[in-house]
Amino acid sequence: MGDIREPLRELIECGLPQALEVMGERWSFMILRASFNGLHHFEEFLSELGIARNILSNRLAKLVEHGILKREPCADDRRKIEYRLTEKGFDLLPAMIALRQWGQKYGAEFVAEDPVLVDDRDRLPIGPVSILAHDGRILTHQDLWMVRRADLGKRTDGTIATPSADFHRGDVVDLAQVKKAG
Amino acid sequence: MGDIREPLRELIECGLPQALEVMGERWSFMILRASFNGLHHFEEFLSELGIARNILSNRLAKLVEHGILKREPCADDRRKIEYRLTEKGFDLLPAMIALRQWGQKYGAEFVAEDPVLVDDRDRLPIGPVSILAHDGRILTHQDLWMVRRADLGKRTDGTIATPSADFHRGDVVDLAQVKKAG
DNA sequence: ACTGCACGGTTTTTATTTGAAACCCGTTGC
DNA sequence: GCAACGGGTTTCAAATAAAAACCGTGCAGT
Repeated sequence: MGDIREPLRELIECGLPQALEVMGERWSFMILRASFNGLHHFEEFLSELGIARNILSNRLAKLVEHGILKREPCADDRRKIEYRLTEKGFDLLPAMIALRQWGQKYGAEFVAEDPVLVDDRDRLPIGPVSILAHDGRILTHQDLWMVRRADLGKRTDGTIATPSADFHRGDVVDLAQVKKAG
Repeated sequence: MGDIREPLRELIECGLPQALEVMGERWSFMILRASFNGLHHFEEFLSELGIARNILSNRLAKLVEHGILKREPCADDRRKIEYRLTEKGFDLLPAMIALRQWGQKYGAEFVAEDPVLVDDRDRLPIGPVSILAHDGRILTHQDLWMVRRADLGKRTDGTIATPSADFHRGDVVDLAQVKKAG
């Protein structure tokens, strides 16, 4: 105790490091995607992903440990183990699809995108994963700010006209530099 | 040519691997987040993130190389370099926030979440990053399917009542096992 | 009951990545 | 001119990933 480094205290309080603890490791997202796509068995992941045996073993264990997959022996063939997504695992879908869409948008070569993600209802491709306001409006990075909890809802009529000018870290953080830069 | 492994051909065509090539590396997302939060200089990242010097150098170079950050010497002080997000970089926001929100939701301890992301307009916290249908409805994993490009829009009235029963990979991929499993 | 093979691992060895610390070199402020 | 700063590179040790061989159940066929 007491040896925790000062510089980290801030960034650690945001959910990202927690998420990356599991999903930041190599292969985690690929395993997740395979799982979303209907693969459930060790040997399936192995041959589909081209991952090393020991690493796959390790990752599956870690994903199970973190409650993203659940591991249960197959009823009909007790050699087989079924790895299935939990609700917590399914909750990673927006993150995974957002990443996928970004990769598609900027992928160097033409990304075939043959199996297309569609809305079950009309079988039409889904739209982009979006950041929504509390009332459902789609937000861009230009609409986003970070404020202290205490300042939630404060419209600050004109008084803090250029908050980024006198901002210092931990106070009001300028997330939309673009407003100034272009 | 010709030595590309068969098992990979499918999964590689989906944008995720492209995205992970850069963002899958350790620290990339944390650097991105710091960048979103208004840090622009080497030494700032260094002290805020607690990353090793050489790794930071390497990651920044890679992020610049991939067009996520742009690197430009500071006008007023030519020792300083400014790293700033490009449009491509900003486009990673949904992925990053989705990850962040997931980490927050399932974070072991109480995640302080003190600087809160808000909508600039009313200064109220943003909602969850969401998967939208083409018409704007919010979709859950239960609403999602993967179909071949050729089958887009086909409603398949009743004929493919249980597509997951006779699906084989590369054909119609069952993304919503949950429809059966629970 | 015996044989052979599928499944899901572990172990061992080797290559690659990461991290810590020291060094470098063009500014800059004094 | 000189110390300190900003943004690196180099060097070496430790951790992680990959490749390959091995292992222990459990089924299936005979």
